[in-house]
Amino acid sequence: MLFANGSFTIKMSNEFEKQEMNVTGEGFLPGLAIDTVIFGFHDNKLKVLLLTYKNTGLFALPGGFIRINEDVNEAARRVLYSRTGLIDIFLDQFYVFGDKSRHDIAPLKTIMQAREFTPDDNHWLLKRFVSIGFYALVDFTKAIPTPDSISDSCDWFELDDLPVLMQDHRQIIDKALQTLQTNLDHKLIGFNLLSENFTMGDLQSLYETILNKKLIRAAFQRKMLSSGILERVAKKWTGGAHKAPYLYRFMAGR
Amino acid sequence: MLFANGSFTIKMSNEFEKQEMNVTGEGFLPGLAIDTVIFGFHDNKLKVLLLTYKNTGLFALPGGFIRINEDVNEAARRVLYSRTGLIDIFLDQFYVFGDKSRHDIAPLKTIMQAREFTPDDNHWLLKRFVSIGFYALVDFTKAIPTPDSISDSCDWFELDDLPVLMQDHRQIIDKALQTLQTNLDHKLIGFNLLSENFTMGDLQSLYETILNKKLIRAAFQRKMLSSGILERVAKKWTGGAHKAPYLYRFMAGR
DNA sequence: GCTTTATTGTATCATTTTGTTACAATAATA
DNA sequence: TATTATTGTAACAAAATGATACAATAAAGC
Repeated sequence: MLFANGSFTIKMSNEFEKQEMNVTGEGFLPGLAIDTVIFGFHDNKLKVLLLTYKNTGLFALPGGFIRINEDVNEAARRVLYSRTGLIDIFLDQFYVFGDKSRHDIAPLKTIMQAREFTPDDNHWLLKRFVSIGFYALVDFTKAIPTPDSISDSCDWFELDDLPVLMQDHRQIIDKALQTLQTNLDHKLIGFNLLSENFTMGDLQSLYETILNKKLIRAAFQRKMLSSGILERVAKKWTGGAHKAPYLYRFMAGR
Repeated sequence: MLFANGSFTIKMSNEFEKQEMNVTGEGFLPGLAIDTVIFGFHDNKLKVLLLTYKNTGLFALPGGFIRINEDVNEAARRVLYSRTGLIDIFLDQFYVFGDKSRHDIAPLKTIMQAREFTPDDNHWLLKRFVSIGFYALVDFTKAIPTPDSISDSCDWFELDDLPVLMQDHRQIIDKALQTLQTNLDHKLIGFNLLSENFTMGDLQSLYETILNKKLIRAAFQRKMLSSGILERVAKKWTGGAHKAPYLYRFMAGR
């Protein structure tokens, strides 16, 4: 979770300060948050976007709240857009995290106090939140990681080298990965993590990384080609001491 | 959604009357509801449990709210228990229904007014709700449909002969069925809809009904037996002019 | 009782899909 | 020009699935 987007300006009245002063959470659905696991792929590694909060050393998933006049899915798109600048991206709900045990105000207080704000104990941000988990698949090269108004950075972290995360965010990521793994074949969503054009090798490396196992090259290629969702682009790639592979792209018409 | 369980007594202070009087929704997470699609299987038909509300002719999914001191998943189990008397049943989240357009106070007002209660316009029940959809698979013969305190009946309805439902409950059922179809093979959850012991024919009929297509008998049997999750019970069934089939049951140890 | 009937469990073979190996094509490099 | 590594695909093997067949048998009909 943590702090809806902001118009990301430097002036005082940014989104978060509005939220801090907004003691009752006016304008947002109460007790409901969104957490977004944004996956990227680079150097044969799966990555996720994390925020770091000023002066606290705390790491968290990008998240936000739902406006009174906004669909839940819209809110998730807004969060995704505000952290990456991307629209029209694969984004899906995967689980609701609603255990009462996840209510832990300590990290929030730390963040607020680092900003020299001491909230009242019944400030809305300190109440129990149920969070709707979304996962997104983005083109690593297109996303522009953008911190929100109270975090000093928004960066990619390797999935197998994550820092300790706030609250239950680690479990949220684990569950998102699990969902990605089970949906990868069934929904054929992998190419959402690649650039528009990619080689068969790129695609296979991606699959192997996500599923964490080796795949058979000939069989993989045959399966992908016969799936009918790939289109061979006329141009070829160049850059290695070997036969040039074709470039493929996802066929929209399906 | 609609009105958490109740201790289901006849005395005045039942759960719903508490909720009616409870203008601010004290004790519940605000704006969050649970809707449960409870599937049963009987006479080769898929069924769902629906509530009818007194004097209104309105039909709705069993649902409820989440208590301040309760996990979301716990709340769903409580709802399932209070409508069926069943515990330890297959129950899973499948989607969050959070469009602002689903906010429609007309049916709720109708229900309340049928009970001669005229709510204030900012009564908590008339506010926008986001609903977490759960689906459950129950043994039709074991469930005891129990209406909540403001509905006059809780009954099984055939999935292909549903009445017009309140709000977006029809879409919720459709999405639940879709989820069931895609998870049926992968998670091998079908037998949750049958009695403890069942024949291979029972299981195949169930699959055919859910997937809405014919399956090849020999292949189905081979696949189920090789899956390793079925245990052949020594006893045999009787009752038809033909060879007696074996009875099977789900093997817990897996 | 004996035959008829329908359904079950499984074997057999055909077909399709997937795993494995091999090899020609080829773009950079030496 | 030869060498190298990787690609695309063919060819065959193995496994999974589809289709057909048939013996076993529990009840019903006669």
